[in-house]
Amino acid sequence: MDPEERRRAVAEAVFRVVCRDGLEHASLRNVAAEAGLAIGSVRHYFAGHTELMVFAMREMSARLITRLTVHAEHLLDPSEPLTSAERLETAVRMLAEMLPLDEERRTEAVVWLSFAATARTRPELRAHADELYDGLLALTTRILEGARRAGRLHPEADIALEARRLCALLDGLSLEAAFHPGRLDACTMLAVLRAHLTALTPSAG
Amino acid sequence: MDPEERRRAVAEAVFRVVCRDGLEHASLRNVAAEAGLAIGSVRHYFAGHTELMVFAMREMSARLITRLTVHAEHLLDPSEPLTSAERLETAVRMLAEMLPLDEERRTEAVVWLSFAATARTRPELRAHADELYDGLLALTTRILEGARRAGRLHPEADIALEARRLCALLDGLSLEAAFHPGRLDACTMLAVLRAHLTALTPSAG
DNA sequence: TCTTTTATAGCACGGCCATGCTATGTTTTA
DNA sequence: TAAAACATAGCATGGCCGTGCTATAAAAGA
Repeated sequence: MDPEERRRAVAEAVFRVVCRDGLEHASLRNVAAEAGLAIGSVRHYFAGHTELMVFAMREMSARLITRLTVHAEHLLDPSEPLTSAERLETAVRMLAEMLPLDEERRTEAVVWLSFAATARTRPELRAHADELYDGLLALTTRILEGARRAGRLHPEADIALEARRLCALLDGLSLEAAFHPGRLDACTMLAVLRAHLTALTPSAG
Repeated sequence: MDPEERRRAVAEAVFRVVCRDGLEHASLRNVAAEAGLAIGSVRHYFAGHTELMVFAMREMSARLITRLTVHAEHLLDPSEPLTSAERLETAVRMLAEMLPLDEERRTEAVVWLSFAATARTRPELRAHADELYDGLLALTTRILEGARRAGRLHPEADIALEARRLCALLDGLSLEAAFHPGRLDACTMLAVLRAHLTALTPSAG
């Protein structure tokens, strides 16, 4: 088996363990068992526990960024002009990629938040956590700037502030759906996001 | 020393350890050292590690609820009518109690989010986490209902949805300030909150 | 075919942990 | 003053952990 593929398979096992049992149980032993490998095999691909965690965190952020970028290209590509309704729908769909709307994305949100919480006191993870946060802020800023250019934003809106607000909303929805499972269904999350974006456009006022 | 006071002092030590080193380091040994006690002494007041964690989580939620309730009484007391500007200011101040605007409240946010993350996979903590979340949702709902009665809310606004949106915003701001220290200052958080509440009132449109 | 590299596996050590149990002061009560 | 209750302290056990190191098998290259 290809080494890189193997590493990714082990990272998948990390995700499953973190989601099911919590990050505190993602020991080399438990991850190896989850991956169906001996602990020695896992250590053949990763120098130690720290390297495994860093790789898994990288893998997760890469996954999120890839998904978001695909949608961002559709939304921000000026070659295919969109109607305002299409614009709103595309924006909702893109930002919804960040929300735990299905089991797969819920797992991602849980894992990501677990890593972010741990990164707070772990220097080797802090950079990645902050990086993704900055990326999210930059992305929402670009979306709002695009909306302004298309005349789909209140003229007096403060883009930097609104980007912060949109980020906080997305993070908050993810947090609640991840940490309080069952209290926030996909439908409600989408409705909240749609309401927020609609309130930002002038036609809604 | 009064037993209950001693228990609270130990809980304070838990908060310091969690904030400084992370919840995964809040062992009986580390907490005892932080509190300046022997491990046996801590165990005299708490049956075990689990009981200590549950008590600390209770203590933290009680602290948050107490602070919020004080402000809520001011805001929702119909005996002293407020001007619209006062209403907005009071609402901002009350909801700001939930935000990590200073070091004390940042500690609380960090500790609370750490507990909430852990509670996801720990039955004995889950109830407390969900309870506080429900309380926050109920509180924002009451505030929005009060605003509606005072004519300070768009008539067509969906209160249940807006309560969810406000909760998510507050949770998101707390999350970002707690997990990405230095990237979100108190001033910006307040500005975001104020912008959100202002956008909910009809005079702003 | 023989050798070298790669993959898989796991033992053994020392560290930190929770906890059962015991010991020693210290206060309160009789 | 004697005894009972409480507070403080810590030892000993057994468990999970990361990691250094070794062992065996498979594959690749000579």
